[in-house]
Order: sequence, then C-alpha cells, then structure tokens
Amino acid sequence: MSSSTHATLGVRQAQKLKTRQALLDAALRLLEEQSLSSLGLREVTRVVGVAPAAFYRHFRDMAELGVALVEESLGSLHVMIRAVLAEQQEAEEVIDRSVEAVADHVRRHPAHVRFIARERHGGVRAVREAIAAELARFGEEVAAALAAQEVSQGWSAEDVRMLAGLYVDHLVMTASAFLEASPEEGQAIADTARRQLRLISLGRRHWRAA
Amino acid sequence: MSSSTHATLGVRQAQKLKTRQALLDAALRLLEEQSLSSLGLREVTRVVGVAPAAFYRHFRDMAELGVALVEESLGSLHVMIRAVLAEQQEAEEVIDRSVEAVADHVRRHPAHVRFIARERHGGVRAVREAIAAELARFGEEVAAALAAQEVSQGWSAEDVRMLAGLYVDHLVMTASAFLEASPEEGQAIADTARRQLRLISLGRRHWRAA
DNA sequence: TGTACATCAGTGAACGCGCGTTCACTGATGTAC
DNA sequence: TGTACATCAGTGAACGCGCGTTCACTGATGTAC
Repeated sequence: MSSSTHATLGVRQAQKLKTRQALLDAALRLLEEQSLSSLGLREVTRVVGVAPAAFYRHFRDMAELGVALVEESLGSLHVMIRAVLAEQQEAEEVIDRSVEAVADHVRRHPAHVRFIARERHGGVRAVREAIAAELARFGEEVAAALAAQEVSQGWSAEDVRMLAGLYVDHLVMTASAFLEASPEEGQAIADTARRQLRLISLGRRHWRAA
Repeated sequence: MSSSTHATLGVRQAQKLKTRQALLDAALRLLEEQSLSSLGLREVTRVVGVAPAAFYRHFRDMAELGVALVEESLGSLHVMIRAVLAEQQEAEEVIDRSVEAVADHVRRHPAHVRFIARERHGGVRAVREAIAAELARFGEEVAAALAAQEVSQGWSAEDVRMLAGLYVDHLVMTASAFLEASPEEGQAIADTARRQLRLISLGRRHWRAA
C-alpha cells in the first residue's frame, strides 16, 4: 500500500520517477560542496549514470531542478514545524522541544538544510523566490499558531506576524549554525538558541505591558 | 593629503592598486546577478578591459578575490556599527537609530550587502570562513558595548554574548530584507525591525527578573 | 642631469577541456482491436 | 491471448563556445652610479 503510487503508475512512469529522483539526489549531494549557479547538468547526469540529454526529459534547466529541490527540502521542514506547533505545552517545554527538533532535523537532513541556507540568498532568482514564498508560508502558519495562544490576547495581527518572523528567522539561523558545527559545538549552539528563545519569550510576555 | 597613500607609492604601484580595485569593483558588480563560485576570471577581466592573464598579478584565483571583497564589504559595515554603538542614548532612540543606519547602509552599499548575504553560506569555503570570522568579531564588539550598559548588570558573559549574537543575526537578516524590497516595502521592513528590536529589548530588561 | 640596467604590470597567442544543447535513433512499455 | 502500431525515456555522437592557465614578450617605471 505504501508503494501504491508506483504500482498504479505503470512500469514506464515509475522508472521515470526513479530517474528524476536520482537526479535530485545527485544534485543535492553535489550541492554540499558548491552552489546551484555553478552546478552543471553534465555533473549531475554523470553521477546518476545517464546520458546528459536525458536530463531534459525531467527538467528544462538546473534552475527548474533547484525549484524542485526547494519543495523537497522545505516539505520535510514543514512537517517538523507543524509537529512542534501542534503540541500544547508550557513555554519552557516548547522551547526545549523546538531546539531539539531543529537539531534532529539538521542531523537527519543536513543536505536539505545546507541547500536552503545556501540558496536562500543565492544566485538563481527562481530558487530564491521559491524559498522566500515557502518561508513566508511558514511565517503565516507560525503566526496563526501564536495568535491562538493566550499570551497573544490584545495583540494586533501585525505584531503577531512580526513575532512569527522573528521565530522563523531564528529557526533558519539556528539550523545553519548546527550545520557548520561539530557535535561538541552543537551543545553550545543549542544552549544559546534556547536562551535566545527564552529572552524572546520574556519580551513577548511583557509586550504592551511595559 | 587624502591621496597621500598613492602619492608615496610611486606611479607603478599606484597603477597596480588601481587595476586591483577595478577588478574588485567589476567582480562586485557581476556578483549582483550570480554567485562567486560561478563567476569567471575572464568575465571580470573583460569588464575591466585587461587581458585575462593580468588577473594573476593580483589574485591567485577567484576565492582570493572573494576574501578581499569580504574585507572591503564588512569594513564599511564595521564603521557603521561602531558609530551606532558609540552613541549613548535612550533604548528607544538606539533602536530607531540602528534601523535607520542599516537602511542607509544598504542604500549606500547594496552590492556589498548582497555579496555578504549571498556568500555567507555560499559555495566557497575560504570566503564563508572569512565572513564568519568577521561577523564573530562584530559579535564580540557588540557584546563589549552591551556589557558596559547598566541593564547588563548581573549578566553572565555568556548571556551577553548570546544577546549580541541575536542582534548581529537580526542585523544581517534586516539588511538582506531591505535589499530585496522596493522603497515602499522598505517602510514596512523598517517598522517590523524596530518592533522586533523593541521586543528583544523588553526581554532583555526582564531577563532573570522573571 | 644623464645613462645603463633591472623590475614587473600587463599582453596576446596558444592549449586542452568540459560545458549546454541538438538530433536522429532505439527498444522497452503501453494501447487498440 | 496475440498482433500491430504508437509512445517516449534514455542514447550517443556531434557542434560550437568560453573557460582557466602557460608562456615568452614588451615597454614604462624604478634604481644605481
């Protein structure tokens, strides 16, 4: 049942999807050491083991492959964020849980995280825009969750959005900090991230009460 | 007196410096539309109007030119940060002044800001490391300034550093937000940035008093 | 001040190489009857 | 079930092009006397 998608697709389409995924995987791997605007189509097909021309059966160019990678990369992050937001807990617990979830996500999908950090301001417009649009959606989602909390009573929608933005930016910064850190440094980064979130949480509780 | 550096250098060295600067300027201009790892040496020399081989009289490769650009780009930012830190004012004024200074800096040096945002997590290790080292120095400087303020009495050195890190990250995020925004959007970004800093400032005043 | 030699920033031609893209093709899979 | 034809993912050869790097060079600038 879990492979029903492929089962109903027929051999030909299933094989096509497999090649497409292999291209995405190979590109993601190669992107750990370079940026999208310098990644060549031939490099990718060489790793996969298909002819260069086969690339065009799946993507118009590397920018289009990059946009597909954005969806893949932020899809998994999206799942993680929703899981954390869904839990209803004490502020302190939410902070610990969030930092843990980010660390875990980076451990599990380092290449995805690196890709997003690298291409968020990278040289390929279509990819930058896809990332910006997706992160804006995260912001809206976080804002909706924050608005539903008691602490946000009396907050303007705009203030909630500014706080959500602060959280999303902090999330991305923390994730990319974990990425470049050794396991020992990871502890220090987690610690700093928790304290930063605690300070923001404090500011939140005293907002407009100051 | 302002051109004494060149005057004492002799015609030959002065001319060499001029070409070097022309290479840096051309590279910075080309980097608005692509990333360092895809920028070619021939592209740069073509814009400057010198032979490709002349490049090697100034830099070993594009990575070395990139590191030189980091120094140039963060040098001007450094001046701006020090100016803001030097002013002793009310919290509210410091916030307004900071956001204004960042907006102004982006207006004046958009290519420098774009370069730093793009290559901070870009595909060239030496450049990433140069940026990280320079931003860490900013962090130390901000931490020292924060530690000297009344509000920080009783704060541990590590807590001051974590707050400084939050400010530096926020600075970079805000600068790159300004960069991608139209003038009208710029107002909204400035407004959001001010409120975020106000919230952080609130959290700071209630730290360990909660 | 003038002369003879040294330095060296920039030249221009040459090289081998990998790139993106095109094209007619092949042969396994899919479809109609 | 079997047959005849259509589809189309992947092939492999070919192309023109711009790349980074090398090299011996040139001629203006610098230096020693």
